[in-house]
Amino acid sequence: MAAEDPLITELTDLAFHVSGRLQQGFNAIAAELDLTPVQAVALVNLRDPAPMRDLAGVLHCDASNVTGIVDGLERRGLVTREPAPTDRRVKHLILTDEGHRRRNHLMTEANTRAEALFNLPPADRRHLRDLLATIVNADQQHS
Amino acid sequence: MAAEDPLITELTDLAFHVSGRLQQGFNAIAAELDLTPVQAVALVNLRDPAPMRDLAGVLHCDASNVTGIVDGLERRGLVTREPAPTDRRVKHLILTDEGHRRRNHLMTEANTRAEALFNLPPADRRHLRDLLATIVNADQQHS
DNA sequence: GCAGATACTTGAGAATGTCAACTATCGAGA
DNA sequence: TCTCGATAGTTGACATTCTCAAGTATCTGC
Repeated sequence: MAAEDPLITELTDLAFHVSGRLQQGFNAIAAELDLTPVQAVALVNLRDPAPMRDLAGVLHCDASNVTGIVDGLERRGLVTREPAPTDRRVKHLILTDEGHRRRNHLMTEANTRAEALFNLPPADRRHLRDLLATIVNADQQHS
Repeated sequence: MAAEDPLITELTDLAFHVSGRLQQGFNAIAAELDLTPVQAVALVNLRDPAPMRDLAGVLHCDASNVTGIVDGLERRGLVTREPAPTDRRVKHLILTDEGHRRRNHLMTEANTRAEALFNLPPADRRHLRDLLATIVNADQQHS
């Protein structure tokens, strides 16, 4: 069993720190908009007329979980469920005007916070992107 | 309100992808060892004779939460609570032999998986570390 | 038209987290 | 010394997020 590589440990800690800070910022914006974290994630990842099942796919969770999340968004008047004309089992999720507003607010605010966090010279930002993309692409090959 | 910077969005997505994969691997190892994810995090972040309050600090959570987590670890025979001699309010957490074993297993397995994920030439690994460290250090200055 | 697959909902229950209230103990100052 | 405010830990109530199993409605292929 190989001794632990301190560089790997360091990279792991740094990766968690960065993503933790991003998440923390996102959750704070969500709370300002009277959304639970998961509701906010769902709102951002919603493509306008899309079946609930698609959202379950994006969120990597069970369909029954999506029912509850969408209940919350519907209760707040941000989305509506519309039966799909082509398949009556399917319900399409449609953003209301207020839903679009909060979604835009969430995305622009999250972008502002992320920009402050990734506070590097443009060349370093691109280099960081390339290094992370290499890792992610190799990882997706494997899966 | 500035239009969104696609590079920032990309960096955000990549950071979540990497940390998500790390977490997923860690949780899988925890499950093999009959530990919930949070119990495993607690086990790894335990410094051997330390008050429960310290663990709450490391985990960034309420003290009442730590009570339940430690209950689980104690039930599994991995830690014991020992009253601190200097301050009878305090209980020190002590790892049992089995606690040490699972802790080591967790850390080495997590390191192995992380090493496979951060599959880059050594120079790139160090460069990635430096870029992330710059971000994290600047962030900690601000807080 | 029937059998099996699919979309969504419901209900039970686990894991994680917060907050408020309580007990026990500590430390500092009148 | 005694008392008051702070601190460590626990408990109980509750919110959030998640999974699984079961049920309903609908679709598709034979």
